[in-house]
Amino acid sequence: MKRAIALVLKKKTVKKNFSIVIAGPTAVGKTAMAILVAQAHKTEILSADSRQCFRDLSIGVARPHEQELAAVPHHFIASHSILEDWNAARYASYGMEVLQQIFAEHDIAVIVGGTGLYIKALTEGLDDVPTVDPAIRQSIQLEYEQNGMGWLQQMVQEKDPLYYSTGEILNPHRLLRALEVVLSTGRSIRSFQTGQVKPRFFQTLKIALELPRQELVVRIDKRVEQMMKDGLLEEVKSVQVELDQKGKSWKTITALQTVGYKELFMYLEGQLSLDEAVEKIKQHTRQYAKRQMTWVKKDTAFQWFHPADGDGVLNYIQKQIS
RNA sequence: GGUGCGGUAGCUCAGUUGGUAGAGCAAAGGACUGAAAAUCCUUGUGUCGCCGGUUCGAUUCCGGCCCACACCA
Repeated sequence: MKRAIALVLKKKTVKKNFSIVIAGPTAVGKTAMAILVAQAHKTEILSADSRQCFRDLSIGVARPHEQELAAVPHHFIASHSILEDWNAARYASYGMEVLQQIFAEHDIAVIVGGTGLYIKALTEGLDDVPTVDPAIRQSIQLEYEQNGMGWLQQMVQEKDPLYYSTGEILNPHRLLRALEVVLSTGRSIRSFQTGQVKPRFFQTLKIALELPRQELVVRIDKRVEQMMKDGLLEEVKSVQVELDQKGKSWKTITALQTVGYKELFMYLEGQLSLDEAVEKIKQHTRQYAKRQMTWVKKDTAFQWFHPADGDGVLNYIQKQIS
């Protein structure tokens, strides 16, 4: 008897703190799907996109349009300056706070974005590595710029032989990180890397969107053309003006190492013709989409849908939360 | 019409003092723990422009032809 009552109650109760992740390659249609899902559940969206969070980047990062942003409350969209240093760890803690806020008023939250590492950091956590002294980081960066890879490799070999023998010694980003960690903590970065999944106060349901490759390529090409018509070049120029005023170069700003921006900066510097730059943007977007697919394909928790199959997605979510 | 330079991987080119060839980019696949739209890894058979000659053997030397570019007429 008690059991029967419990079952009835369970049917009526919707799960609490349930996050729905929507991922997939760029230009597949994530934004529209996220809005559909968020509206169906009268909730809010947390973006998991490492570039849409910047105020100065709009057209080139395919920021959702004004109407879309007005339709559903969005977080981590146009919320930060390109001069701020963002990274996956910072995103994870920022995102946790946002989710706490959303879950205070809603049972469900929608997380949408194409940055695989950000999604992973948010839903599974990163290993705890002590904060690196910014001065150490800066001096390493400077020395690397002056002395190059040979120096970097030699330093890592000397200071962190464990990483040197097990890590990617041709990958400057990884070497830089290994070196900054060992110089600030005295310990190998390997000693902090447990790879354990962190407990979270919410559950996660993963949805991936996919289109046949040819269709995606066509969509990417069209979208790049549209971005140019919408004034991407003007957007890049105005970023340039702002940087000039501050005496900074796009080359040193992480947020501007972005497809659609770096190619046009190169055009402005005379390294590419405009046509070449646009071709490169298309090409690099295709490559980016492929890398995103690699990330999503690897995570078998994702359930795959066609971007036009809104009903399928809503039904799937309904089944999972009730 | 003449002279010069060239025709090698989808593109840009390197190379073979004659033993059938290799880089970058592209493409395909993969990795990814504080730069992640970043960064890195793996994968290279292509009538070496065409036809002949010399040679055991030619993409490499010789001759002819075709094509492209530049200059001269």
